Amino acid sequence: MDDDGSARHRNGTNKRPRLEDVAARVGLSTASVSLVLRGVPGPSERTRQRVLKAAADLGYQVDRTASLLASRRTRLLGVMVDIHSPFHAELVEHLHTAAEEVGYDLVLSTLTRTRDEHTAVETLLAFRSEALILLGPTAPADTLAAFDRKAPVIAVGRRIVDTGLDVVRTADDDGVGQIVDHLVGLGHRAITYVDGGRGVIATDRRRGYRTAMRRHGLDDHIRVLHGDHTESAGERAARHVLDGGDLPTAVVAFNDQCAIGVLAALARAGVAVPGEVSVVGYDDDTLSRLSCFNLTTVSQSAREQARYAVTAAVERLDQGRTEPREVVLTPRLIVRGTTAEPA
Amino acid sequence: MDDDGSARHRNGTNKRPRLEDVAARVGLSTASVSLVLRGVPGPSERTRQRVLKAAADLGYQVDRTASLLASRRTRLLGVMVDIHSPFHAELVEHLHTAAEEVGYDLVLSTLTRTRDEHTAVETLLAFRSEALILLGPTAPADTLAAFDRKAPVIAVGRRIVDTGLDVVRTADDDGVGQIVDHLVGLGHRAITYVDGGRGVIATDRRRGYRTAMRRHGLDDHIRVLHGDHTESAGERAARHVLDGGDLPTAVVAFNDQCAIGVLAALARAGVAVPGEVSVVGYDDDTLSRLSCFNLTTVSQSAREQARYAVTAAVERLDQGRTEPREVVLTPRLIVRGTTAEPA
DNA sequence: ACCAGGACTTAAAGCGCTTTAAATTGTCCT
DNA sequence: AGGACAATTTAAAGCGCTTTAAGTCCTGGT
Repeated sequence: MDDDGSARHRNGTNKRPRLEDVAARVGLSTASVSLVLRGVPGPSERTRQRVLKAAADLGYQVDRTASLLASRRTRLLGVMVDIHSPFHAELVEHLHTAAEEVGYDLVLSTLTRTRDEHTAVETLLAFRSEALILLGPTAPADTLAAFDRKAPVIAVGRRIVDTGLDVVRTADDDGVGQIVDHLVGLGHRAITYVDGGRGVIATDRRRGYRTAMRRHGLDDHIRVLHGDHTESAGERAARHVLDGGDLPTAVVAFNDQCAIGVLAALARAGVAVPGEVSVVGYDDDTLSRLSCFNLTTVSQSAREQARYAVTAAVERLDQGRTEPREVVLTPRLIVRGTTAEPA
Repeated sequence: MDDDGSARHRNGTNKRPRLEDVAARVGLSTASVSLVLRGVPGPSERTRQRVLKAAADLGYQVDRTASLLASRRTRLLGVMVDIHSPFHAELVEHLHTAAEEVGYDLVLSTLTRTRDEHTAVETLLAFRSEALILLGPTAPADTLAAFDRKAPVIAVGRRIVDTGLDVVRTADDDGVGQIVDHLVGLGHRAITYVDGGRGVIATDRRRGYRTAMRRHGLDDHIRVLHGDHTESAGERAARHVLDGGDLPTAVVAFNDQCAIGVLAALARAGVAVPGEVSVVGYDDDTLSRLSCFNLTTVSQSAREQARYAVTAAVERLDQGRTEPREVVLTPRLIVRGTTAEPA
């Protein structure tokens, strides 16, 4: 602590210790110190100890910008997230641990109302991300392909075909299929679906519903209500059904938010769930876990998707893979309290 | 693995273009190109145009790591966030726009189960953040003070005294006070509070409740139930009250999650809200806005907090302020559907 | 005593950009 | 034509670290 304690941070004048300072303190070259600090074999045990002590004493901390510049590699994975999405939050958490395990670091860039995907990706590239992990990208396929030209793109959570980029996602149609199977298994036949709009994901889930219904010979019961990903869409759909008078025995919603809207409308109308009508969502949102909803839903295994995304990046970066790969995981039905045998 | 062209990334394009490549293309020095690209006055209009064109043609993109290293300044604000918090998400959004306006960039570091505040801050510093904006830090005051020695720390959302660092927060006691005022105004007297545990924030809110009750001469009605920030704590507290038999006419919960637990328990017990009991939360969580809850709550004005945080950072960085500053904003009561006159 | 060979260390050349002093060019007077 | 001065442009010195070829020191064997 020979440094003046009051040498407070100020503008650029801050003198955080450099490699050179540590080197000077132990009378070695910066090269040796660098080696020790990165755990590269070579330096003797004695040197190692002295350097580590000196570094600790000085409160030395590596300057990433400098080391990234110096090493050809940055070992940085750029992640684009929608910071408002709880699901993305979960993915990021797992991405962090997965990346750490293989010696990579994450740099996050978030989407906001005023920051579109393009801006976010630019930022990621400016930090020299070696690969781009895009969570739920909505940009058109050729835009993504353009990004991929700058750094390998791994798209997570969305089906994208024929662009030569890596995709990690769950099989949405299969997920909805599992829901239908579960309901049919309980004895339901009149199973109505509340749609999720125009996106790729919504299309897959809708198809999953239709296919499963037909597989069970329930073609006549197929009924898709207009909707989207919001709670109010769920409410509207439910009211529509209630007004119509012919209540199905089960309602499958595009996602949990929408399902909660359905629940709210049914509750208001005095319809018992799951007594009279069973309700199922999708996403295993934190919402669905709230004990007041306790919603049966489908989980997208964030953990696994994250691991596969990191693996894909590493394969491209370290193993020279150039063939695009699509990983499609099987979602998992989570049975909670909103489904039961029909009355 | 050879590190040249082909292994780089498919599409054969060699390395990403450098400043030098742009310079070569227009027959100028890298210095001029740098000047143009950063919009520094000096270069002639003709030069400017040619450089911009060349840069565009080459798809040139500045390498942040290099420019940060070269310029003494990084103009980077490090932000520590809990990626699971919707409130933080909102803050980040506003931080982004506020920072952009003053020419700063954000680097995010997130807290996860395996990444504590220390790690997060280290990362931020390794990227050479010039200031640290910590959202809802929970580390002890002296740890934060230690961080502050490396770069100015702006703590957001938590009261911290005597550490010489900047704080931006809302007055939690005032917020709860507003709730009590609102309820008393409606005619409530038996107002019970569900506590939020041991944190600084919980302490402030509890105090706000007590003070406001006394101010209204309701000392005898002060009743604080044990609880924390979770839904289940709310449920437990509500059940406790229900079992006790003497229902208050209003329940104020530490936060929205907790309030929702209260709502759930009351609903299960067949108690009408707000008919028999009014319920209020805190945070203006997305949850509280769900139409099925439509919870009266208190908003913490994320936008303003974000702006003040950035301003504080800029003052320290660009205007040499060294005196710590505490900004305390007044929270805003948001009256929704869970409060009404007592029966 | 001498040298091969292993164990450590280090000098020095960058990484891609910013920055500043200095050089160049051009303009306009006298 | 010569020179002052402004407008442009550039050479060159870093920023703090990594990397690798080239040392320097020891061993022990002969």
